[in-house]
Amino acid sequence: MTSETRTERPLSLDTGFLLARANACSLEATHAALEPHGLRVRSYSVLSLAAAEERLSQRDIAEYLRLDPSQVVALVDELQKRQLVARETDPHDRRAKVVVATDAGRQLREAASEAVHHAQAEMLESLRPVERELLRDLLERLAFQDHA
Amino acid sequence: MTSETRTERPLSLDTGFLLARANACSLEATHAALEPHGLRVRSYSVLSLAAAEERLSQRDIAEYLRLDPSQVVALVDELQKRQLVARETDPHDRRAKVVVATDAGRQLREAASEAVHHAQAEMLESLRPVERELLRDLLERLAFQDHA
DNA sequence: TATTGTTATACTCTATAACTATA
DNA sequence: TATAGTTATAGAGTATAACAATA
Repeated sequence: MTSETRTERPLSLDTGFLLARANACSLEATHAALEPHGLRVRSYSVLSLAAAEERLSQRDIAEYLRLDPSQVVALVDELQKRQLVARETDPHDRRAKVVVATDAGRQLREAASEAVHHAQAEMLESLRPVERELLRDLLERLAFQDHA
Repeated sequence: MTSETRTERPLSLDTGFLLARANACSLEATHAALEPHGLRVRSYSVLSLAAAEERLSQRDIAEYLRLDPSQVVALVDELQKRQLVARETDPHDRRAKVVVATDAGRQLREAASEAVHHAQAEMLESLRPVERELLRDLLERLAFQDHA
């Protein structure tokens, strides 16, 4: 056990670093896919949640996307200006505003989603199908941990 | 095959979204771990590469971290001001500047690395050891693809 | 008193173009 | 002419605090 035995731990073995780099690759591809649709990753995410059936409030959306509620305001503002989503006051809690996609919003989201998944399929094509599902499963467990 | 057969594809099944969310969790934990050491994720990454044996130039570092070369300038400036790294002109190409860690830089990197890996072990503790290695392997293949 | 959405502000990160020195 | 580093600048993303309406 000499003093040279210490672990060197290069960045390339660091899961956090790999996560960041893989995410950067993914973001780049996704932004390129969304650009023709006039969306960015964040506005696409908000639009997607607005098009879901759950009738999420801005607070819900903020938590789900790990954004500050004040950031969601600006994103919803922009989508609303483009008539892709609407704000509806929740009758059960009149403080909360449910964000719902309009028909135009749903249509755009559908087309954008197609483009996004095409880009991601390309990014993932070096993995075998089983590995893709495994990766998704592992990431989901990591991304939706309680403690974080 | 009715019109209702279309795939809904919620965000929660989107690998890109999960990658982004998991990365956000990781970044948060890593920043918290680095804060006592006076480093951010990006400066830590640059310092780590400067402490490696490869004698990387700023251009190499930019490519590895997927940063613009101009961003690396600012990061190295700051680390150099704190005497954690030094710029050395590459004798083989006098345009290039190799970034090397000082002794103080190496010491700081070692301590910071300890903190980072502790934080990440915590984040990954819900995965079994085999799954952690599998995740790292999959991410590495994704992060260091040629096409991107 | 606590929470939702909002506004305002400042800070970090990212992207781009132009310049210099070397090749 | 092409590349490494630098500078400057603008835009996107992030974090914080304070406030009004509602619970």
